[in-house]
Amino acid sequence: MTAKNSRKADPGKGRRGRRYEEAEIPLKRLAQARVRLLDWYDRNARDLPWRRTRDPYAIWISETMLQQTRVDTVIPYYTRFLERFPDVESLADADLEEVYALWTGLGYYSRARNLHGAAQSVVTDWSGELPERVESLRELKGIGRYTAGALASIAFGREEALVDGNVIRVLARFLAVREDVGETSVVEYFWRLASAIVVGERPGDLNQALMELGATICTPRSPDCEACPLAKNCAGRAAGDPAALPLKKKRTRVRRVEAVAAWIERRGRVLAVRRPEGGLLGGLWELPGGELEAGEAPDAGLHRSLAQALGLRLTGLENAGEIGHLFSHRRLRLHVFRGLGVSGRVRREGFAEHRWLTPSALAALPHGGPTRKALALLGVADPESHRSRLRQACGEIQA
DNA sequence: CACCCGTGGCA
DNA sequence: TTGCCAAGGGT
Repeated sequence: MTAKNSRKADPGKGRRGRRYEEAEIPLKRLAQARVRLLDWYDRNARDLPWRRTRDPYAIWISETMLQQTRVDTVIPYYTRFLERFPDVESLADADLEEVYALWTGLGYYSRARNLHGAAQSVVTDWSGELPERVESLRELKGIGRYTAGALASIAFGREEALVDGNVIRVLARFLAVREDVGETSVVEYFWRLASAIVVGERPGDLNQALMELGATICTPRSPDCEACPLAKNCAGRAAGDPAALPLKKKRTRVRRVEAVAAWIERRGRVLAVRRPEGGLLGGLWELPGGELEAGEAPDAGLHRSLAQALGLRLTGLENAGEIGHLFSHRRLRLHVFRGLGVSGRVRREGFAEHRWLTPSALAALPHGGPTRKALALLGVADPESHRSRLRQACGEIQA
């Protein structure tokens, strides 16, 4: 399977079992691109501070700072850092607090902590010299797959691949790879592509050329194809929509929500409330409760929401456990309680309806997944699920 | 694998 | 204003 004939309209649809482990690598096209990339890089590479040195330590600092951080932001931090810590020994000997101080404002502060610890490892385990092999580099704190490849190729001239957002974008467009780059197997395919294209002279420059092109020409929103050395053979451009690549599944950021619900019983009847029409689980019945506010403890949240929505006051509370439920757009954690005593008369606000019901009548009402799970947790039979119970009784394993 | 980690720039 | 994105790594 080539990248060209693998195109399809949407990422992630269909062919779910088909992976890129068997995908072919278009060696000839990569070889052509390789030459053009190096030639372009020789004439267009930006003059960046870390390109003026061959010191692996300095390059290591730059690669660490450049993780998820733009060049323009990094430059002043890089300069200050190397002035204060010109070599690995000075960094290893420093107080972590001082390293943090030089990192302030740059973000991702674990990078500073890991760098400090890794510098000490380099001094003690490697006689103060960074190892050259990616396997050894990756044992150092803060050096992952990308950074190991970057150091091996850029600092040590080894034919090691690297894949970052730029590389994925450039190669996805050049080869018109229309697969969801959010999938692990697709990213692995890009690592194979990157491993193929890096073989040859000047692997470090080749890797930097890929990234430089992605950062300056083949940009995410508006690629400047007129200025691109790969434009002539770019499949994404030929298809007319290079800016649409790489494809990424809309990861509708599932917000995590915590909520509480309570089994409130009075004289043998249990309180059920109906959600307002429209909105999440609109019109369905559930146990009274509500969403927790930020940092709010579950029991406190339950007292608050019952007071607000129903005007009720619980005089006793027993934790029954919690259930999880995944909606398309949010991840719910529901803390379930048993109210041991309740006082007050229902003054309903925020719910469409309420009823005091026998447990079986409550279980028979239409309700959503979270309530179904909560009732199961409480040991209440759910007539709606008798079919699944039958299947379980027949020995079927539920996924 | 999903989530978290910081900040600044951009449309 | 909001969401996306940027030379990722750790858990």
